[in-house]
Amino acid sequence: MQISVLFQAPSRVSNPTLFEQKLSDLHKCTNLNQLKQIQALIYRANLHEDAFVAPKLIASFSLCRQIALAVQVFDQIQEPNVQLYNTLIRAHIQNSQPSQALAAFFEMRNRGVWPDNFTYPFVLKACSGQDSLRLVQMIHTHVEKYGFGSDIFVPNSLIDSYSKCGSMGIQAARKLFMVMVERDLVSWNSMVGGLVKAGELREARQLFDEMPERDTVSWNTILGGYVKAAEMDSAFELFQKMPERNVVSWSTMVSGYCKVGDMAMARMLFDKMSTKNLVAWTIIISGYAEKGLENDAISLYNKMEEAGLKIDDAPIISILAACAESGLLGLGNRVQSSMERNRYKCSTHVSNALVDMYAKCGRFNRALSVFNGMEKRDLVSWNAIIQGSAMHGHEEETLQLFSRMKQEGFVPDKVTFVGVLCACTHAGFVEEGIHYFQTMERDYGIVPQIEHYGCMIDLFARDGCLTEAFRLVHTMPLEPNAIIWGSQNPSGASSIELDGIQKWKSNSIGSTLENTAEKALAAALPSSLCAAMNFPRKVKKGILWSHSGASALDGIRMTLFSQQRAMVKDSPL
DNA sequence: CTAGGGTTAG
Repeated sequence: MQISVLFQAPSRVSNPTLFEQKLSDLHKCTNLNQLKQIQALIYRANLHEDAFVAPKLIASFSLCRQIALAVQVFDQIQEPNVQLYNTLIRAHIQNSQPSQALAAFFEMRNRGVWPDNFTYPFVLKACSGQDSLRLVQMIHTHVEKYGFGSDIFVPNSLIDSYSKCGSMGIQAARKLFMVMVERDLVSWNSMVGGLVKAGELREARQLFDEMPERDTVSWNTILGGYVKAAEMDSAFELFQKMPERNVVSWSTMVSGYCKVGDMAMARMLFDKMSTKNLVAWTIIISGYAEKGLENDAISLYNKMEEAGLKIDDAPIISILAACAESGLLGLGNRVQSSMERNRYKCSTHVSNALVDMYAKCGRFNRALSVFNGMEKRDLVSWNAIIQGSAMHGHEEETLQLFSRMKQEGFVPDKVTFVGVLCACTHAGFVEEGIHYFQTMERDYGIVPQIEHYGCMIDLFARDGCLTEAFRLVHTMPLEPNAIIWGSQNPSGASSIELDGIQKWKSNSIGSTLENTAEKALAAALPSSLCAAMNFPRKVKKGILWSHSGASALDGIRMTLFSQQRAMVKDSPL
C-alpha cells in the first residue's frame, strides 16, 4: 500500500486519476483505521459508486471482518452490477454468512441482474447445511440453462458442492464428472476428494490411479482418505511414495497417528517436519490433549508460543475443545492465560469454547463468568451455558437461563432442548419435562432425536414410571441404543436394564451389537448426564452411575481424571 | 490501463 502519499498530499485527492492509481491496492488493505480514512476520501472525491473502487472497498472491509461496513458500502450504490454482487456474495462467505450470501444471490436475481460465470463458484460455496442438495441442483439447472458449464471453474465447483451433500450428492457429482467434456486437475482432485468424503476409499484410490497427472493436492487428498479410515499402514506407504511432500502431507500423517493413538509415531513425524505451521502445532497439541497427556500438550503449547507463530481463533478453539473433551483444566487455563497475556481479543466463538471447556472441566462458575463477560452472545453461547448449568445440577438456574435466552430473542434449537430436558430429568421435574418435550416439536418444529428420547426415558425411569419409560422406548420412531437401555431408576436401578436386555435379546433389536448386555451396562450413564451432554469421552466410556446428585459430579470427575480410568459406582450388577 | 473464481490438512 502506498497510501501515505495520499495523506501527505491531500490536494491531489481531487485528481481522480491519481486517486485511482493510489487505490489500486485498496482491496488488500487490512488495516481498518487506514481503510476508514481512505473511505472518507473516496466519498469526498465522490468515487464511492465507481465501478472499480466500490468492489475494492467492499473486499477490504470484508477482509477486515467488517461485513456490516461492506454491506453499507454496497447499499449506497444505486444500481449494483454483477461484479458488485459477486464481491458482496464473496464477502458474506468470507465472513461465514452463507445464508446471507445466498440471500444476496436471490436478491440479485430479483433485481434482474444476471449472474455470470464468476457468480456460481461463490454461490455454490454458500450452499451448505440443510437442504443443500436441492440448492445445488437448482444452481446446476441454472448453469446448464445459461451455458456457464463451459467455464471449467463452474462444473468443478459443482462437483465439490455436490460432494458435500451426502450419499445422494456424491451420485450427482459422479454423474457430472462422467459427462464433463473437459476435465482438469482440479476436477479430478475434487472428485477424488468427494469420494473420500463419502467413504468410498477404494473408488477414490482407483480414480487417483487413473488420473492423467497428479499434484501434491491429489496425493494429500488420497492420503487423507487413508488417514480418515485409520489405515495408517497404507497411508505411510503412500506417504513414502509421494514425489513431493508439503506441510499438509506431514500434518495429515501426524493427525492420523494421533487418531490411532500412536503418539510416538506422531511425535516423530512432527519433529521431522521442517516447516511447522499453526495447523501442524494444533494437530499435535490436540492429539496429546485428546489422549489426556496434559503435560506433553502444555509443553508443546509453550514451544509453539516460543516459535513465535501468530495464533488465531481456529487453533485456540480446537485446543479448548480437546480440553473440554478430556477434562484438561490445566491446559485450558494455560490457553486462557496466554490469551490474556497477549491481549488476544476473544471472539464469540472463542468465548463459547471457553464456556464449554470450563463447564466440562467442572468449573461452572468460571464458565458463567466468561459467559457473563461476553460482548456478543449467539445461540451456541446460550446452549453451552445451559448445558453446563444442567450438567452441574443447577436445574432451576438452567430453566431461568432458558427463559432469559428466549426473552433476549434467541430461538432454541435441538441442542438447547437437550440441556433443558436434562435439567428436568436431573431434578425430577416430570411435568416440566413433558411440557418442554411437547413444546419442542409443537412450537419450534424440532423433531426429537435419540438424545431427547433418552432424557425423557430417563426422566420416567428415575421417577419409577418404568411402564411409561418402556412405552416411550417402543413407540419412539428411532432404534434404541445402549444409552437408552441404560436408563435407570433410583430404587431398583437395574430393573430397566435387565428387562431391557431381555427384550433386546428376544426382539433382536440390537442384533448388530455383540455382548449386548455389557455394552448396555458399560454405557449406563444416565442419559441426562452423559449422552446428550457431550460429557468428556472418558466419563462416557465406562462409568456406571446410579442416581447421583450433582454434588457428586466433581468428586467423581476428580477421581476419573486423576486415575485416568472409569469409576464404578452403585453398579447394578 | 484498472476488480473478482475452484481442490487438500485444524
